Amino acid sequence: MRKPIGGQDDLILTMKMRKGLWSPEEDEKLMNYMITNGQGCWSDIARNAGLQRCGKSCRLRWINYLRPDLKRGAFSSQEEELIVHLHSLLGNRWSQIAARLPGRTDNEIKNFWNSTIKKRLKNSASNSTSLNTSNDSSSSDHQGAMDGFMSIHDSRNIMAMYMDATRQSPSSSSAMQAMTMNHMMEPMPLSDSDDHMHHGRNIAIMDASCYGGNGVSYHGCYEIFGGNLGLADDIFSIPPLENIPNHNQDTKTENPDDRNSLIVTNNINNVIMNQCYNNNKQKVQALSAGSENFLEGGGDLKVEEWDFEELMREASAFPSL
DNA sequence: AACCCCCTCAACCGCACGTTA
DNA sequence: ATAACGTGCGGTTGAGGGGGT
Repeated sequence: MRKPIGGQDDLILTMKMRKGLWSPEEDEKLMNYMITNGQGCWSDIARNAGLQRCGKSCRLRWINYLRPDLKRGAFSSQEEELIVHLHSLLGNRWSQIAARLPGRTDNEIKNFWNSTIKKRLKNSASNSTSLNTSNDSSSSDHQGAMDGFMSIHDSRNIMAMYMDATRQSPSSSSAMQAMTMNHMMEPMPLSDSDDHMHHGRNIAIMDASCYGGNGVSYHGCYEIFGGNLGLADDIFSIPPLENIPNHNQDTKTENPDDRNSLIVTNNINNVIMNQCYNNNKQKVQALSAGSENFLEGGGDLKVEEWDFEELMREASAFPSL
C-alpha cells in the first residue's frame, strides 16, 4: 500500500490550497522550479516549489500557459482550417487535435472551437440551409464545417498544410525548435514505448511528454515529425490519426478499448504508418481530388470509416498485437 | 459616465484510466 | 486483488475586457 495521506498536516495543506487565477509570483515559482528540476510528480512540484496549489492546478498552468514551446497569439487561417478538418475526423478529441498543432494546447483549441468556430459553423450551416434546403440533413455538421471554412481549393490544400506544419524549418518554428532540442537534450533515448506512459517521470524538462497532456500522443507526434523531416522522398508526412472513431458518439461513452487502441496504434505508428499510409495515401489523394463532388454532393464523411477500419486492419495484422 | 451584453479564455471539476505499494 | 494515488481528458464555469447603447 502507498503511504496514506490525509493526516492533520495534509488536511491543513488541502484547506490552504489556493484557487483561481495565478499570480505572476506563482508563475515565476513554478517556472523556476520546472526549469531547475524538470517535470516530476505534480503534487511534489506544487509542494516543493512553495506553491499553495494542488498538483493538478500546477500541471494545467504549466501545460496551458508556462511551457516554453507554446505558440502565442491568434490562430492562423491555416490552423483554423486544420482544426476544422481534424475535428471533422476526430470529434471533440482536443488533445489529439492539439497534438497535431505544435505549440497549441487542447484547452486553447477547445476554447477557440467553442467560441469562434462553432459560431461560424452555425452561421454557415444556417446559410447553407437557407440556400439549399434540399441538402441531406445527415451532412449538416461536417458539411457546414467544410462549407464554412474551406473552399474546395483549400480543402485540397489540407495535405500541403500538414506538410507545411511538419516540414517547417526548425528555425522558423518554436515548436520545432523544441522538438529539435528534444534530440539534443533528451537524457536518454525513449525507445521503449512503455516509457511514454510514465508521464515524463525521470525525463528532463524538454522531453516531448512535457508538451501536453497526452504524453503518448505528443511523443508520437514528435517522433513522426522528427522522423519525417529528413524523408525527402516521402511527402506524405501526415501525423497519423491514431484513432478515428465515429465522432457522433458521445466521447463519454467511448469504448474503453479506444484508449487501448490509441496506445496500441501509437506504439505501432512508426512501423505500420508507412505501410498503412502508403495504402491510404492513394485513397486520400483520390478523396482530395474528388473533393468537389464529395463536398458538393453532401456525401457523408466516409473517410472516418475507411480510415479507421483500414488502420485497425493494418494494425491487427501486425505481429505485436 | 453608467449600464448591459457578449465574448474570450484561464481555470476548475468530475471522471476514467494507469501505476504503485 | 485492492486501494490509494497520479495523470490526462473533456465539459463547464466565471472573471474580465470590449463594444454598444
